[in-house]
Amino acid sequence: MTEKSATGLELPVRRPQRADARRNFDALLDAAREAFARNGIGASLEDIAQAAGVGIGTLYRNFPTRQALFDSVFVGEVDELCRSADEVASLPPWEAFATWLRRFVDYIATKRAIHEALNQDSEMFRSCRAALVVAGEPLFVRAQKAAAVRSDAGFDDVLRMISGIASAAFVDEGQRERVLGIALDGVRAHPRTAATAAVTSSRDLVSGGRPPLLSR
Amino acid sequence: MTEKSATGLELPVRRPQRADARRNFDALLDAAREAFARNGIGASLEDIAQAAGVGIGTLYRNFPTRQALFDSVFVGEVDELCRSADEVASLPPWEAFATWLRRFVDYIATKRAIHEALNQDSEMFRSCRAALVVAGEPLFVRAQKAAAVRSDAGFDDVLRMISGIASAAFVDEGQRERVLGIALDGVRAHPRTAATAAVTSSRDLVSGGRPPLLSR
DNA sequence: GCTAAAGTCGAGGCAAGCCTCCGCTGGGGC
DNA sequence: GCCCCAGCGGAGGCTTGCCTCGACTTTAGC
Repeated sequence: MTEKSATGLELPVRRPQRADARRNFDALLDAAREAFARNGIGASLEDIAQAAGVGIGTLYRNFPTRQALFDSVFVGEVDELCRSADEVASLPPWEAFATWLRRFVDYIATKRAIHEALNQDSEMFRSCRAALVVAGEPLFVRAQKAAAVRSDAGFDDVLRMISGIASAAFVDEGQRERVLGIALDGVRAHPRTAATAAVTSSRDLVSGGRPPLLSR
Repeated sequence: MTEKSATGLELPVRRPQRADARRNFDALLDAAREAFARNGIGASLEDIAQAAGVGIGTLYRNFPTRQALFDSVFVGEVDELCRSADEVASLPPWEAFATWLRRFVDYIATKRAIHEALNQDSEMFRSCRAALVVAGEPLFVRAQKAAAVRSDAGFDDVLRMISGIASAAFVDEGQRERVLGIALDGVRAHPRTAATAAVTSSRDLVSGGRPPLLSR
């Protein structure tokens, strides 16, 4: 975490030198991860400091801005997610992709902050999106080449669809799984791909009009 | 809006008697709709009063709590959505259902507050969910009976899926449409329904385990 | 017109959260 | 063991938003 992460992102914070300070630094990161997960990006910094057993001044010493703190937490989370893409690489194309997506969902479902972040627009968030694309897109492309994924969908499309679903409220885990299964069936290649076009104005489902990944 | 809405919900506020007061009441409702749409449930009441050209005291006179104000706005919005279910009833089963869902998406996509509300748990929100179910479920059931919708999906499943997608950020309208099309393809009945089950633990996609609508 | 009832308004008290500042403390190099 | 400076912490000033209250204004019925 000190200077570079596996995502290749520079962080604006440095892990301190002294042992006691390093303990505090780590405690703050833990408390922040917890708080951001539960309360979203707006979690109270004062509460985070308290949860870490540390004064508010110490929080600010280590993370001069809320953004710096959030970025540090966030990069760690995204890192973890990216790494899990390697673990599934040996599965058959569709299974690899679907399994990764399911991890993605499990991972962000309970973390309000990650979803908020994915929908935001800032340097750091763009970088994290980019890291996710680097990790996940090969799985997607492989599945698409194996004709397991419909050809008129882009990786970015699927990622956004899944992240929307992941962040919605569900009655229980079973429902989330069921809904995810439905959505993934839509992603799979099958003969009736253009069936819904009947109700859509004709421009909607034609392939090729897809905007570049990560634009905006 | 005064006492009963088309959703059958009682509102805790009364439209005032005097002409000037009624003007203020309506201005507040408009300003609030606007503010909730843009900033979500947490929009500043002081700003809303100002936007309505009215003192903060007047806001509180008409809507004693933030909840009262929000409910009044929200019920109006949901009402409108419910009414639109009638307009599509004459289309063929699938088209009727899909068209309504698309309206649903168009409607809530830009309204943060509605999505937040749909994920909340309170008397009013439950009532509004219920109103939406009353309006939309017949369309769903009809499509399912016509074998246009897979049999292992519930209306609540689809509603939550769609509302998640609607609230996600997209690059542009085209992407939203495209993603919605993908998701709806998953909802349609087709022979390979259980295809993704391979990667899912066996309990996940079996039908019949669906919990009651609106529970929790 | 008059007047009572209805309605308006915003100052101000309160709470929560942000962030700075500076006197104090104790870790660790010598 | 000493000492110095990295690090600590929390009081306090600031901002933002909530909500109340009571002195004032306007409407509408007569």
